[in-house]
Amino acid sequence: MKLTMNRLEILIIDDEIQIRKLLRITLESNDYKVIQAENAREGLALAANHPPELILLDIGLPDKSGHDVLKELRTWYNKPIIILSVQNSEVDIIKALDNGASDYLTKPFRTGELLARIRSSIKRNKQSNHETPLIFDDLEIDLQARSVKKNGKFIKLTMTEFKLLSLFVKHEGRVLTHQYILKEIWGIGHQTENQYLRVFVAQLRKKLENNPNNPNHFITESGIGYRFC
Amino acid sequence: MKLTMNRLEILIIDDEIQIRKLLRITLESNDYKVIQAENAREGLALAANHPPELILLDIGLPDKSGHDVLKELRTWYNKPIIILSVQNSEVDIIKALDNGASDYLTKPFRTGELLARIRSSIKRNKQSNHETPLIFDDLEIDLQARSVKKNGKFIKLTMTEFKLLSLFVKHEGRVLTHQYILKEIWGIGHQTENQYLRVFVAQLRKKLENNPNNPNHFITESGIGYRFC
DNA sequence: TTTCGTTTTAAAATAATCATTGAATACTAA
DNA sequence: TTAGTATTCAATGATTATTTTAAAACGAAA
Repeated sequence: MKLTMNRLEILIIDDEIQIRKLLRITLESNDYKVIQAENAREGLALAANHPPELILLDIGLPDKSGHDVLKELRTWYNKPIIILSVQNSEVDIIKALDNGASDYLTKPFRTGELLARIRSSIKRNKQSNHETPLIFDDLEIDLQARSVKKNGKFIKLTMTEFKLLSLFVKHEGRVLTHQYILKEIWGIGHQTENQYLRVFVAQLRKKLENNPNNPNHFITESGIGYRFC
Repeated sequence: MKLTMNRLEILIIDDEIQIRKLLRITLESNDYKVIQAENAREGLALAANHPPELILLDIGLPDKSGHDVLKELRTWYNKPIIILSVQNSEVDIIKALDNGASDYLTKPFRTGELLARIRSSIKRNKQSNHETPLIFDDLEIDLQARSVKKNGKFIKLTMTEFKLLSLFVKHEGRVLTHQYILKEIWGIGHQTENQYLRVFVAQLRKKLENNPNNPNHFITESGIGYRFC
């Protein structure tokens, strides 16, 4: 029971029940804690509510392409995501890796290899992530835990607000153009809707600035975009 | 425009000359710089003398097992090492990954996939990627981040001010004629409106010079144009 | 010194962009 | 379904940037 506390949590997003079962048995017998989702919506919600140490993501989900799920996760989640797929096409593999997948395994996979790749991914992620939480004066931001504190008090952010904040934090000190931000948060095709951005920046300021009228962290660069410091 | 200086270096350790050739052509045509070794001893020496951004390591080397090379490298080298091998046995894969390989590909591999895995590994490894800003005495200018500091403090520049500063910085030390600057910033057809230029140079001086009346960086070349030092 | 072309400085008018608000719509969880 | 929340959208005034105008200062040459 004591051991349960230390178990690393892995989220499985896959619609095939047999695969989920196999994975769960394999992982649990190797001391991981397993949570599961059988479609994209459920998977994204689970990941957001309780971010796991690693995600195993199937590409062929019923409600949404795994590629899209991957992209969406990567707007804020930076722990390993390993893709599992029956697809062995090069295009798919390249797409997934370029979208931020940590690894790509084709089904059927060998469980020993999967476990080794899981270990490897987690280890490498540990090495490169010794920087949480981030602190900016009165703000304390933990992207992995998806939590934000202002003067020690938790602040509730909506999905979009958090994505936006993540983007800012990841590019601290740099000016991000409206175009870029809109593309990253709202996707291609919304690059002219500066108004959305203004509304959400206003909301972040209201929640996170001590004096929203005279912002300290969310600096507007008129005619260009915004910068976070 | 890709500069040779920026090319990432990849070390290939493989005894098969055909593979080396194929890899070299593939990698070089994708803007990597390639160095090669045909056995373990040579590979270790090369890696030590001139640490590359990534290592492609064959498991079946003539003088030493690739597994041992991997272990040895990992005692000090913490950039990505991707294993290439004709061996597709699970034991080998697990061993390599547990010894710190970033990835494992079996020969024959698909070049597109290899390139994607290289990109992915390098991206994940990059955590401390500080791009150095340009420094001119008390000014610190980062064109990429679009940020300017004077004596360590952020200075806000408008669009036009920044464009003008960029132009100056890109041609540091050279005299730029009014005509040229006007064409670059305001476009063709505004080449007679010297007044715009005067106003904006004045603004840059006010914001960036310690003593705007006696400018240090923005030098006027009367009758010709301006020069930035 | 005076003159002339140029540059600096200041301040206005104009144009563009931004913040704020609230209502309409979409979404989510009970 | 309904209540509650999140997002989109449009209208408004406020702010900021750019252009334009004008006057003062400068420096070289007569």
